[in-house]
Amino acid sequence: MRQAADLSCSPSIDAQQALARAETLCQQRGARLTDLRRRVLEIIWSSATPLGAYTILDVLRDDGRQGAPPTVYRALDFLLAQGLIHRLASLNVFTGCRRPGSHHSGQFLICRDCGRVSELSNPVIDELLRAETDARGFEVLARIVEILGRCPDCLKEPTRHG
Amino acid sequence: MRQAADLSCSPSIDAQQALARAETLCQQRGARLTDLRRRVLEIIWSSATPLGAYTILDVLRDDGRQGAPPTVYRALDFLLAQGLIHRLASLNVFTGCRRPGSHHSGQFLICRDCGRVSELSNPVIDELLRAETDARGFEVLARIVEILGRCPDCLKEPTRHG
DNA sequence: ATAACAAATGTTATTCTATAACATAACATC
DNA sequence: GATGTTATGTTATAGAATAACATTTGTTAT
Ligand SMILES: [Zn+2]
Ligand SMILES: [Zn+2]
Ligand SMILES: [Zn+2]
Ligand SMILES: [Zn+2]
Repeated sequence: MRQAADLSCSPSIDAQQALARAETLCQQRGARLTDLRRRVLEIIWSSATPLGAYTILDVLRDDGRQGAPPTVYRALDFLLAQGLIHRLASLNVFTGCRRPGSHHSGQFLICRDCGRVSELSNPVIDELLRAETDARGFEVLARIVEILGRCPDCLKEPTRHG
Repeated sequence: MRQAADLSCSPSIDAQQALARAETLCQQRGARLTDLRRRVLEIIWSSATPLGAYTILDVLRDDGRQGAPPTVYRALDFLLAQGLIHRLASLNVFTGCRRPGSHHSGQFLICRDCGRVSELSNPVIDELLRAETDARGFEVLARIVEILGRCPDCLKEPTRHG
């Protein structure tokens, strides 16, 4: 059984802002934020935790829309290319970018217990990684920084995993 | 077709050292480095680039050994638990740890062109990530730092990917 | 308008990655 | 050697991603 995503009926304030922001950015770039792509972005933002591609697909089907895996993966590819979402490689899930507009790799704190994700943007970390790669003559194309652990909220509760 | 791993007939010097090191560590810990587990570790070290689980399975079958996915995944789980290998989440592959003995998450430079991987161990990066998580009251369980790009050797050659 | 072209989506099938569940074998301890 | 534990064998399935091709939609030029 797939994860039960916490999908509210209407997008949160953040989601509305993110969608508006996406509209603006795509318009500026001449990129087409189609109905499908916008809806996928909305689904992602409507969830408190990152979603897998097949969970998104389930929601699209609940919408009454036709669809198969390529449908959602193509939309995700577009959103990734536009820097509107990030993919978390350690979980195979997708989350909305809190700082779209400037393409970046992102740094993520992922809570093992509640699944929520915080996106960091620590330039010192970027700088340090750059120094390390520069010293080795390594050309960077993408950076993946994902930290798995337990968030402050979940630390307050009795541990669920030993 | 699966990737053609560069598997030499005999393990390289590094592989021999790694296997000897693994023997010692497991003996000290009372962990059982069985034939299967040792062979999987050897297969991983015998490749110039990280291997996927199913590539390892193919080699096991070439050995004449019976096996199915759980066979190799269980061996990989053991080797991961012992800190003898790392999993690269961005590629779903496994690579030998260059510094076993001290369990760590590792930091990796992955070449897009030749597939080879360098394992860093920059304590400043660890320290910086710790400071960031401490400031947020986030308890760290695992860190994933993977940098995708092009290694110095491949930069010398004409680019293959534009 | 409409023909021609490009971009986006629909559709079917397949590949790759990983685990669940249960059976058997090997190993250790008493 | 009986018992309990650990490791492996085996079958089936779940989960993630892409290939290949058809159709639709949008854009541009005539
Ligand atoms: Zn971001
Ligand atoms: Zn939490
Ligand atoms: Zn290591
Ligand atoms: Zn290279």
